[in-house]
Amino acid sequence: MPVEPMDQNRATGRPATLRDVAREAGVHVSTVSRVLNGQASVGRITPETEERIQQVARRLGYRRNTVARALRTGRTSVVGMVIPDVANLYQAEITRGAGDVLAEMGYSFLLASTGEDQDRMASQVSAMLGAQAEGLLYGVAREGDHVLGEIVAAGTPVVLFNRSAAHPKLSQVLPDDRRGTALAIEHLLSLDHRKIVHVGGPEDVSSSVNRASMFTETLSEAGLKGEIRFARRHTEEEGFRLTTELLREWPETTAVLAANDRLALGAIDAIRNQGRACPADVSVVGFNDMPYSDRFQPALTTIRISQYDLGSMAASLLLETIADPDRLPETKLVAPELLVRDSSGPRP
Amino acid sequence: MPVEPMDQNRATGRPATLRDVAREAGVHVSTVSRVLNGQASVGRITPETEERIQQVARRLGYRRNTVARALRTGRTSVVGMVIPDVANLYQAEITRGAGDVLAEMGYSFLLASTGEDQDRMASQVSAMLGAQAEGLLYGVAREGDHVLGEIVAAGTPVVLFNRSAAHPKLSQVLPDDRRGTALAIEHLLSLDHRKIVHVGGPEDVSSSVNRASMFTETLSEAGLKGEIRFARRHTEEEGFRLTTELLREWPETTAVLAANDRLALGAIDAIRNQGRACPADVSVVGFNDMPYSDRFQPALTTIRISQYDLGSMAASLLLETIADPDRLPETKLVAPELLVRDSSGPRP
DNA sequence: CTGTTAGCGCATTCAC
DNA sequence: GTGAATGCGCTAACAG
Repeated sequence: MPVEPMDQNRATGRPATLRDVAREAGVHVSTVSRVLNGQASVGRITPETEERIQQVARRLGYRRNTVARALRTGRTSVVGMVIPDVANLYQAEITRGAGDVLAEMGYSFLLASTGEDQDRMASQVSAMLGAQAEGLLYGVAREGDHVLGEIVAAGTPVVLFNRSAAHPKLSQVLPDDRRGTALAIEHLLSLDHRKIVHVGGPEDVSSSVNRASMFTETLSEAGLKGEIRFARRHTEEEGFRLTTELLREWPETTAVLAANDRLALGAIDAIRNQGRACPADVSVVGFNDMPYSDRFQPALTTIRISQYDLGSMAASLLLETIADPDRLPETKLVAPELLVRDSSGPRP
Repeated sequence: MPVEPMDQNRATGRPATLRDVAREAGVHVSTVSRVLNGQASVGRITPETEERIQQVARRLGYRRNTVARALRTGRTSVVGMVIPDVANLYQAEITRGAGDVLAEMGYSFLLASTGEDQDRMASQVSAMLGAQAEGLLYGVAREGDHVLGEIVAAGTPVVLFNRSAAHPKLSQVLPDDRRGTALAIEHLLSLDHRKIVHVGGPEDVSSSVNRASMFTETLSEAGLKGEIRFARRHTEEEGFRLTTELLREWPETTAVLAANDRLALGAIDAIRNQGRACPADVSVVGFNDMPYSDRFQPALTTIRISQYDLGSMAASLLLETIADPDRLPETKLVAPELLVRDSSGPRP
């Protein structure tokens, strides 16, 4: 008779349940439950019984059915995470940070990467709520977002990350856009640039708005006027298109601040496409320091936001909120850092 | 009295259940269940009753509890996906491909990105099995992998992707390593290179082994002998370290084939670090065409594997296997393509 | 020290 | 055309 572990109940061919273990061990189901949940001491189970149960469980390859447990306890140990695009370097790094914290705390996570498709996002979020996710990490907030309202109405804890929404009751983890933008502009001013333009992100995304308004403010304090164009998406193509337009309209431009690194890459393409050089003729500063931005040609001067930290902070905040739903909402800012590399230089 | 939708049962403050809807609508729970599952016609419910139930459900903000449903039906509509690192460009793109297919088919997915930590991986996989994931996408197979055995023993359908394992009963979606390597070597031979070295990936990963053995075979057919070093991980640092060693030992080397693009980046660093130029003195060919490899300096010549396709094929295969557990296992190869860019050139 | 009981929310078979 | 009854697998309150 084989005594090696096996995951299948021999009679039914299905996974072993508590009842199977109980029957084999000659005890009641609840006794097995207690032992397997480490409550043997609470239930004052004899060491012999405990040992026997453990052995039977191992022999039958028992594995707790967390679906059944969740139905009973109301806790799933699952959270949902919603991002625009896993394949985006910046977001992937955030996901890694969040995933590490969640795994550490015994949580699994459902990932939805929905692009900019609102319907698809709504249905995936709905699936997460239906799956009784204990909380949501929400990285796709936009102005006029209606999905967010649904989450809040469902009473599910949520932490916004990366992008904010005007909702005072929610915790958020965001890049410090104002400070970051100031760092970038100060850098360009110190290089004696006088005509600086901005390639902004989508206008309904909080970071884009914050970076753009700070861009204008900081320049006007220096007595300068900045020009801005807003992209429809955070892509290289959009960066190319807008920079081309800006350089046509203001040929005296010697510096471009982009709202993120992908837009910055497109800006560099556009500069070259017009027969100018970066940074010799036009400097470019990006935002985020996404992976490999030091390896592009030229290496990108950028405002670094620790994406890993952003993700792990958001996850921690969510877990705290789950543990204590009365916790006051909090907004945490991730400090930016200026990284001077090769795409920025003195005014020609 | 408010009639707008709300997700909370007013009495308990908890989400509305079938029972709440049934009570409000003055019908039995099972009737509601039938209507909300589109079985109204099967149960021959009157249109009036159906309409009333639908309205009440909407008014109470009813949302199906998929945990309870899963316990009852045995189907969770969840699959698990295990990858070494979300923040790796190559894997993120695979994840996107898989995620799109899964979302399309109404599945959610639990993501585990576990690094190379076997214990952490084992516990996350165990959590997925406990959560009754209907199937697993497994991208971390290694020689001597013990977690895989556990999955198979649990009877959970699994599709290996990217990395293979010697397990005849499993479906897999893999890059065509042999064909890809042949393409790379043919390219280098056509450029008249005679001394070619290979920076291999970890030796317990199938792709590394396949690429390395094909490297040796193809070269020996041309009457040449290739030299190989195996990395411990797929990182730039390892590429740098091994290339440095290889160039020291065989200074006559004029071409490096790397087992992936990250190793190739490290190789280029090493070449420069020795005062040589790429591709003028030493050519480099990578593998995968990870995002942005066309933007590095120099733009990387590489063997492109469609990562998105690989992910979506794996997901499709998994869903087919879930639908039909008796489906015969199948191995699908993703066709490679040579992309000649700037990191390879004629022998100096 | 352990067993009994009840029920989480849902789908489904059977009954009328 | 609809209701009643059952149980998925588990935990927890209570009983003894």
